[in-house]
Amino acid sequence: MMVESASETIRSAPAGQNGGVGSLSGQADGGSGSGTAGTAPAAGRDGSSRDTASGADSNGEMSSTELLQFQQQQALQVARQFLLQQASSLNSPGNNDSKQSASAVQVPVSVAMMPQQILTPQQMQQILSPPQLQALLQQQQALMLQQLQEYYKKQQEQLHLQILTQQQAGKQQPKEALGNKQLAFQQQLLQMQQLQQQHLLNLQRQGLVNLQPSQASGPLQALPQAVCPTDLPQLWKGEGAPGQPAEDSVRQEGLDLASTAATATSFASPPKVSPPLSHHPLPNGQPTVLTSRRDSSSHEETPSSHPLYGHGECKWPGCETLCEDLGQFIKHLNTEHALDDRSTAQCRVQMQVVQQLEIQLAKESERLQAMMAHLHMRPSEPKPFSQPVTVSADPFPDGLVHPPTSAAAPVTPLRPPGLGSASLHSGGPARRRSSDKFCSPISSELAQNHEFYKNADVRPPFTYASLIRQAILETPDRQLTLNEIYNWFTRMFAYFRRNTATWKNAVRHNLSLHKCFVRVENVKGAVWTVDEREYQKRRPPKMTGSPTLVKNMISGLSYGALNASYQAALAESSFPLLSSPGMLNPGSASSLLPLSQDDMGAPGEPLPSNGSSSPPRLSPPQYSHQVQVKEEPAEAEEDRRPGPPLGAPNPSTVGPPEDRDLEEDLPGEDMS
DNA sequence: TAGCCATTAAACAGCA
DNA sequence: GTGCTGTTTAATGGCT
Repeated sequence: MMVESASETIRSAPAGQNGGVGSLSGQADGGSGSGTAGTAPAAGRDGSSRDTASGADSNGEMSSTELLQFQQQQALQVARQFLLQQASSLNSPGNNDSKQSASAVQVPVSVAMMPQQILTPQQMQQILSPPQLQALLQQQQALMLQQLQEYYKKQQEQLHLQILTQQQAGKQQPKEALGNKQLAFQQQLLQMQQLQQQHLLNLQRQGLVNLQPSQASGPLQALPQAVCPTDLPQLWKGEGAPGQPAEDSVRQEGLDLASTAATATSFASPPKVSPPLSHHPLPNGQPTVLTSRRDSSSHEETPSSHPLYGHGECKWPGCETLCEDLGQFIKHLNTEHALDDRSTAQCRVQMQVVQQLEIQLAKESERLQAMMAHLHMRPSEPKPFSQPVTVSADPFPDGLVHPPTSAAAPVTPLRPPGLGSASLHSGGPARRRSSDKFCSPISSELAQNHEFYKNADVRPPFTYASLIRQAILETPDRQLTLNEIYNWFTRMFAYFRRNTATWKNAVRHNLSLHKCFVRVENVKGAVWTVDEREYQKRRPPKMTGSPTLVKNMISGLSYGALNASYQAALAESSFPLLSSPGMLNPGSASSLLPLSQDDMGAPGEPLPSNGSSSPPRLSPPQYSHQVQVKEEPAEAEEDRRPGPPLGAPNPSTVGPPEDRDLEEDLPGEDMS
């Protein structure tokens, strides 16, 4: 049962995941995002069905292997979610990496099986440090592969013994008895077939195999040796009508079965591949075969639930014969799909497929390891924060240890040990927002994955506000026109080269909505600047109303006493000074807030001080330059405190009169 | 459950 | 009239 619950949780993760990636992804991810909410429950049922399936197995040996199978499934599920998260930053249609990142065994089985603390991949990442995660993944990967191999080997041996027994018995027993035995055997074959199918489907869900008819050119085809399951239907059908020998066609495929001949010679389950799968895919991409798995064990009770029988037709690959009921189907199965050369050949093909997939799985796992190492293990690299991407702004005068930079794999270094992972801020689905705030500093992330975002059609895991700010801060004068912001988006992110209407509108919306973005006019016309103070005010929203927390955050910052997440958040906020251990002045954060290095040094800046003449929503003093505000009378002094702390640009000038963000309740006292 | 936040969509107005 | 820019509102979903 715990497996089941874990399964449900894991399977429901996509909703969150989609929420995370999808939230930013919007239309781009709409496909998966829209479906996930609805599919989550179904997926949960799916998981339970598989659970019962194993339990219903009458074969004692099978039940143990079924358990193993379950573990594999669970691991694969977690892996899938995990990889989806990874893929949120890696995935793109044109990106080879994304296709190949879908390896399954990256996820710790043990973690996946955790009974109480059901972990999402993100949570796993948060709990484990990158090295730990890496090690765990490798370990589990090896374990899983080993388990898979052992499992199939076991199955094959078992079937081998049975068929030998049956063949011997068949010589002596009357035909009727033989028929019964054969039926039972066939059902056992089907069970194994189901198990193998499970594996295959898991791989499919990983993205290793794509059964979508429209995507016939799935990743597997890229494999030199892999047998693409999408080709299997043709392969089956290519054999001609049922009953026609398949050996030839199999041989023509050039499949070398020698490696498996020892165990696969005459048995192995008949593959049940693409045809049934493509016919009845579930919303979540899982073929109905998955759900029918439970049926496979109970099809005696429920007539229409034979794994090879669905929707009134035989689902034997390439068959699709209509059968009114299960009885007729069984009859059909025994006559048309009896144990013969053809079925054997089909089994061989399927085994070959599985083998290839396993090989590919290992390969892809290795690739993923490398990718993860690249994305997560960067700390080893000297990370000068004079990042190429970051022109002048937002350098992290580091002293801070920047968290791993994978947007898709936010890491929350510190976490209360006993805390349920799910209860943490970013414990749930990797909402971009979360990663944005608590994990990866955007500039760091961008610097490290600049090329990736540039080329991969992956939505960046940052809020629009963060991106806009980053765009602005990257410019020498820290101001951009709207069009320049657009250009920055498209230049920096392949993702934003499409859906322009959506994200441009969002950009405009964000510019208008957040008062941290100040519109000013200069010679170029209207430009947008960032009011760091305002921006920072909205940064730690979680701490709103908890001045103590804010204080702690600030004071602990860079002293290692505080959650590194906050450090990351602050770093991301480009508080150079705050981020700098040496410069940090606990308790006087506000003094640091508005200024960036360059700004502080800019003498000529006509800080639109003190509101009197200060433009309304303008004035991030630090960025104001010679610009003059174009709109709104300087009416509001707001409720600012009189004394701008520490050289801080006059905060009073910052606020727009109308308060787009309503952050006035911000713990100003603490900040000043 | 309510509130907050981010995103998306849309309507509208001003301007070139 | 068209397109861009900017503002605003509403709906939605995730998170706390």
